Amino acid sequence: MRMAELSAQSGVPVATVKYYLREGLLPPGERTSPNQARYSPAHVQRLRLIKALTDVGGLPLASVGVVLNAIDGDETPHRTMGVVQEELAGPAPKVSAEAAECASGLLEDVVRENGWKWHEPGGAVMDNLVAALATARELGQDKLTERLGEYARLASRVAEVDVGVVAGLTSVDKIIEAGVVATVLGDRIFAGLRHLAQEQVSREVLGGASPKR
Amino acid sequence: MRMAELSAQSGVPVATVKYYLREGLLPPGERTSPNQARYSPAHVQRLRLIKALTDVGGLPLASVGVVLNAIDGDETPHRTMGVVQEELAGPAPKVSAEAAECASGLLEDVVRENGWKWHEPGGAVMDNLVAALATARELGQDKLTERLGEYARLASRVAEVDVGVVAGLTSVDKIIEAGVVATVLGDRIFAGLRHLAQEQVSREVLGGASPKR
DNA sequence: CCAGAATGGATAGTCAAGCTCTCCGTTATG
DNA sequence: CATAACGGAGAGCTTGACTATCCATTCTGG
Repeated sequence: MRMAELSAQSGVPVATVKYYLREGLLPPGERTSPNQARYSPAHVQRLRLIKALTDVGGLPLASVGVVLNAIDGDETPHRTMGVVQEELAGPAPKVSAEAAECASGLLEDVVRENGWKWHEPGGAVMDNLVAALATARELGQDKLTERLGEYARLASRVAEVDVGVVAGLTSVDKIIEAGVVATVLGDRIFAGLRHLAQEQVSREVLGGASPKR
Repeated sequence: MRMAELSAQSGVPVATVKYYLREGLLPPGERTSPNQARYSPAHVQRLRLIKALTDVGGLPLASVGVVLNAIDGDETPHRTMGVVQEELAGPAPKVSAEAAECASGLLEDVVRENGWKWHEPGGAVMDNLVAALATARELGQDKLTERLGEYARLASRVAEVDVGVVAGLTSVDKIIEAGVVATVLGDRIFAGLRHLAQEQVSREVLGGASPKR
């Protein structure tokens, strides 16, 4: 297929497809003559993936590029997923050293209790988590950090379900793609479900609570 | 205190504090003379909250403004939390009508099973969830949507813990603030924990899996 | 076969968000 | 009273993600 159809099938405007080509997010089509190219269904799929990562996952295009390179690279699935997690987490906001220290301690306990591997700070996932916990304390919400253990237990359970999503796939490529999608969309889906559930319990617990004034 | 100290205590540059004042995110200080003002610890707290919502929660400043207005407004806590959820979800990406229809059906079952309240599409929370599910199907990842029920059960459990975080607070203001922080930071914290747990199971399940080539 | 539409490629322009910088007249302070 | 800080307002800057315009080539329908 050519540009117009690629655009139509993926729902991405022609000008934007050209932009993605320039940025190296979409591999060039196969040349049919010095200045004409032909695109494959794989290009359509790739565009759909880019849309999912940006629109639903909220990733900046630069991160999408890194993720796509990781997918196309020849690392192990485990390492590839690591890259995806780093990009999804993004750069961590910086917090005061003391608050980070304290949050780090809390986190270490939880990690040990669950038998997870302890990562020295430096990874984006870890740093973001520490920053979020430190921020909660700075705002005086210690209740939130006190429940960390309970959240961690449930996170373990969620991760077990996540494994079920990729388990049973045979090709390494399939596993990686499924893993990426599950990681990126999974966060959004779970957050949405949590919000629906919160709405429910919020109505039960403080549904009729009076306004302030 | 005056500008310089407000800036120092909150960690927000003076120019940025002025900008927030202009944008109405920060209420003006108390006038001491026609063109001098005095700020209170409440201003410091407010700035910290703004930082948390933008840096950790990833909210655009416009949404922060809406959330702050909701906090200051005199609606019930339940309604206020609804506003926060809407802003946190943000505008939903648009997906094809058929995919949305299908995702909506899946979601309806899950909502009924859990005894949640069904919201007609139109709310940002619902629309985002539908869009994420629809996107998963468009990418050919049906496994993810098949597990929706399991995720929903766990989301319920998480929401129950969330209630524990705000339960026991007496003042309505405290409940609202805690609710906002728990909603915004809670998503980030849980996502981080989930990633750590995924890392763990990923290592167990496909830790030694071979690269593609 | 040829007129007109489409293609690929490159460059420049646009738009919003979120600051950041510079002035300026006023006010506090050692 | 000299000088530093303040508040307020406007313009300017940077990044990200497109979008628009050209242009020389290539495809396509009558």
